[in-house]
Parts: sequence; structure tokens; C-alpha cells
Amino acid sequence: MSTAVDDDLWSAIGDPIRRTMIDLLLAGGPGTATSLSEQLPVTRQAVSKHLAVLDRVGLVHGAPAGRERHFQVDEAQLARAVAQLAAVGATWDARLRRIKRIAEAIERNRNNNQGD
Amino acid sequence: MSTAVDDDLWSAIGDPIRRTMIDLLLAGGPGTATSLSEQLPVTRQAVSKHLAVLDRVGLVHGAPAGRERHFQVDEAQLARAVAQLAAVGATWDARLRRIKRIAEAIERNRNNNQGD
DNA sequence: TTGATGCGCAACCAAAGGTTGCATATGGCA
DNA sequence: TGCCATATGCAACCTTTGGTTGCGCATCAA
Repeated sequence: MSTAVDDDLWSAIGDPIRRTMIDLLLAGGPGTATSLSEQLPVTRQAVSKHLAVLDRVGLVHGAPAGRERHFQVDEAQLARAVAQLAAVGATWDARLRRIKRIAEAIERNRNNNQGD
Repeated sequence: MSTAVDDDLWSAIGDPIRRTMIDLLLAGGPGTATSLSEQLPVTRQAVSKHLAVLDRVGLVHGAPAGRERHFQVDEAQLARAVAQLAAVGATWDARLRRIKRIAEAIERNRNNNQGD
């Protein structure tokens, strides 16, 4: 059933650097490739590429401001991403519960038969 | 703040093929690289590599059975992964709510001042 | 025993993430 | 105005990762 998910959106937030970038932008407001790279273990160019990826899937928007380019999180799109995380989590959680319930039922059954 | 997450675990479930594999294993019980590859758009060898990745982070376990190798989901580890999805989702969700609250406060304030 | 099937290993390819180097544009200041 | 510092973008290059094909080995079954 594979929980219909936007793979592009998911893989955008699948990268740990990109996740941290979103965290930084959420916590500190709009930022530039340079300002973000100062808080990350990679170069400005790498950050720039990640920003391009995030921009492409609409998780952030970049706006030129003089010689800088300010990026900020698109809240609606991030909310959608959060919803997908929740959806996949809920699906797996439900399956795990079901498996556990079945396992317990089998266990109970086994004990009953042993008791005969 | 970056919501301490096990990057290996996360990136293991970050891949769409691997997520589908977990879904298949959860839905259909234990499976082999061959059986999974029949339900996926990639070759057995690719599936085999993905299984190795999932095995390495402990999300699945493989047990030899004759000439086959049966893999099944490690429920405890998957539960942990689900918890991490939920944690990141909750963090972002909280930040989004806070931003929205602040934005609304500013908006209210602006309207008040205009009313003066 | 012999053929079919399931796996693992190796070689090879393309895309993604990362780095360095360089050219360009813009802002600030003497 | 003119010069220097700084923020960006672009290109070349490297490594890792996901994918493929080909091949050899083990195992099950007729």
C-alpha cells in the first residue's frame, strides 16, 4: 500500500543537512547560503545546492535582496511535508500494532492448548 | 536544535524503494530479495543492496533458510524510526504554530495602530 | 545426477553531494 | 568617484550511492 507520498518532497527532507537547514531557517528566520553555511559542516556551495533542491520542491523560497539572496521556509509546503511524515509513521505504527496483536493472540492460543 | 536524530536510521528510511520494501515486508510477512524484487521496479541485486543497508541499521534481519534468505522487519527498531519521524514532525509543527501565532499577533497589533 | 532456482560477488554506469577555483555584481567607504 | 570587500553563481572534478549486467556457486527437486 506504500502510503502515497510525494517522493520529491520526502527525499528533500531525507537529507540530514537539508533537515538542519530547515531547522535553522525556522529558528532564525530568513537566511542566505553564506549565513547558513557558517552554521553547517559544509561549504557555501554545498549549501547553495541544497537550497536549490529545497527551492525546487517548494520548501523554501529565495528572494534577491541587493547582493544577497534571502531564503525562507514556505510554511504551507513544510506543513505538507510534516503531514507526510505523520502519515507514513501512522501507517507503520498501525501495522506494528496489528502484528503485535496477532502475535499476542497466537501466544494466548498456544498457552491455552498447552493448558489442555 | 536540529532534533537529535539517528542519521543512519533516518537516511535508511529516506529512500523510497527502501520505504516500500518495509511496507511490503510489513504487509506480506518475511520475504527474500527475489520475492521483493518481483514487486518493485528494480532488479534483485538492487533490492539486495537495499536489504544490506536496512540490515546494517537493524531495521530488518535476514536469516538463511536453505538456498533462500528470509528477511523480516525488526519491529522494535522500526518503532524507533517511527518515533523519530514523529519527533521531527512535532518539532517542525511546533515551530510552524509559533511562527503563525507571532504573525497573527503582529497583524493584530498593526490593525490596532491603524485604528488609532 | 542433472536442471532449475536463489544468492553473492565483481565490473561498470549515472546521479547526487561535496570541494576548490574563478568570474561577476553589489555595497560601503575614503 | 574609485577601490576594496563580500555574496553569488558557474564550472570542473572527486567520491559515494543506487542501479545494471554477467557470472559462478550452492541447493532443491525430479
